[in-house]
Amino acid sequence: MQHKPISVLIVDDHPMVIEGLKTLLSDNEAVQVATHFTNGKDTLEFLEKEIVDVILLDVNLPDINGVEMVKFILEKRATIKILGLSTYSEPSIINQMIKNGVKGYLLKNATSDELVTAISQVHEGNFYFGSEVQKILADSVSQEGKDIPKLTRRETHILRLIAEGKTTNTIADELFISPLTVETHRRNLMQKMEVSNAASLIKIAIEQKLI
Amino acid sequence: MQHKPISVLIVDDHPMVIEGLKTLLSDNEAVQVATHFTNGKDTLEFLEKEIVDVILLDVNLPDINGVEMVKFILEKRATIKILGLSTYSEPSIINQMIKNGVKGYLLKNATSDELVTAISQVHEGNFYFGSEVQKILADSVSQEGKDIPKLTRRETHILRLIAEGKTTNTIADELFISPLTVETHRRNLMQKMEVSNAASLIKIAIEQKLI
DNA sequence: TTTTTTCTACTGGTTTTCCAGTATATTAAT
DNA sequence: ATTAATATACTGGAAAACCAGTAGAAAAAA
Repeated sequence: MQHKPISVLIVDDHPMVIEGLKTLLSDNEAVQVATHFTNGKDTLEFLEKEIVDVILLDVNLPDINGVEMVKFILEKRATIKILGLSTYSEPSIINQMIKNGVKGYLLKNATSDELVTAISQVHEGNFYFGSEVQKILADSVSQEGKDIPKLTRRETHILRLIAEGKTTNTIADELFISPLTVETHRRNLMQKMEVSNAASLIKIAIEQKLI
Repeated sequence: MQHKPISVLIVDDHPMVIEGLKTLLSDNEAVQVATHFTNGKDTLEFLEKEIVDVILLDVNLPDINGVEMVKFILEKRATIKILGLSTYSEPSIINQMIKNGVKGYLLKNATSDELVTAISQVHEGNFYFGSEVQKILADSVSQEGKDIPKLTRRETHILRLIAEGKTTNTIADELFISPLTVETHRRNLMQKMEVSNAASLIKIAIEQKLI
C-alpha cells in the first residue's frame, strides 16, 4: 500500500544534528522532511500557518525550553504528534514531556532504525519510547509522585543567586527586599525540593535543569 | 592547487551527529571522512594501525572522557590534529582540552562553514576556535590561572557527601572520623575552589564534573 | 470581581557553617 | 631515608543558615 509520506518537522539548534536526521530519513520514502528550525519562536510561527504530521523536537532550544514548547505546539495544533529528542536522560524531564503530551521520546544516540520506527509509530497514533528511555521510565515509576516541583519566577531567581554563592543578605541587598523575605524564599525552596540545606538544593536544581 | 584530501575521523556517540557531519562534509572535496566510531576504545584501537589527518572528537563518549582521549591519542600519534566538539561550553573543560593539545574546538551548533574552516585550519597547523568558544575563552582569561584545583581522594569523597545534603556530623559518623576533621576538609575544599559556602561549592563541583 | 497564588515581612530560637589558627600520625614521593 | 603531602583532630568565636509559625499586600487566575 502506498500512502502519502509522513511530513516531518525537525526542531534542533544543532545544524549537524538536523543534517544527520535529514540524511537518516532521506532513505525512507514513507517519511518526508518538510522543513527545520533551530529555535522555538520560528517553529511556532511556522505552525500558525502550516501543519505537519510529526515534529522531532529537541529539548534544548536556545529560546524556549522543550517542555514548554510541547504545550505551546499542542495548544495550536492538537493533532500533531511530537517526538521528544535529547542527549541526556533525566527522568523528570521525560516525565514532564509525557505529561505535556509528547507521543514518544528518543535519545540522540538512537539508531536510524529506531528513528524511523518511532516516527511511523507515533504517526499511527501509538506511543514510542526508545529502549534506554523505557529503562529510565521503569526506574522512575518506583519513585512515583516525586514530581518536579513548580517554582515561581521569584524562587527560581533566588535559587540561581544562592547557587552563585551569595548569602541571604547579599541577595536581599541586590533585590531591594528584606533579608527575612529571602530567608522565606530559601525555606520554601528547600521545602519544595524536599531537602534540608543549600548544598543539596543546588545539586537537585542542577540535576533538574532548573538553573 | 589540487591536494590530497584531508582525511578525517569522526568520533561521536550519536549516530545522527555522525551522519550530519558526514553530510556536511560530503560537499567538500578537500575533505574525506575516513571512518567513524562511537566510543573511545574502538578509536584508539583503530589508531594503533591507521592514521588520519584530523579527528573530530566529541567530549562526551560513553567509555573514555574527551579530555583523557586527547592525551591518549596524542601519545600514540602526535601529529594528528584534534578538533574538540561538544554541545556545552564549560570554559574549564575547553581549557583542559587545549592544555592537553587540541588544535581547535567547536560547539555543536557550529555551521557547516565553520566546520570546514576549522578542519582546514587545524590541518594547516593553525588553531581554530569557534566564535562562541572564543568568547568563552576570552571571559576565562580574566580569571587566568584559576585551574581546576586538584582534590585529594578524601576530599572528593567528602565533597560528594556534602552534595548529597549530608551534614558535617552525619559525614563524620559515616566515615568514623571526628566532625572537626570533616570541618577541616570542608574548609579546605572551599578554599581550593575559592568559594565561601557549600552551595557554590557544589555548583562549581558539578560544573567541573568533579562529582 | 472574587479567589488563589505569589511576594513580601516579621518574631524568636536552634543548629550549622565559616574563620583562623595549630598540630600530629600516616602515607607518598624523591 | 628524608622531605612533602595527606588525613586526622583540636580551640574558640563569629556569621550565616535553618526551623516554625504568622500575616498583609500585590499580582495573577478564575
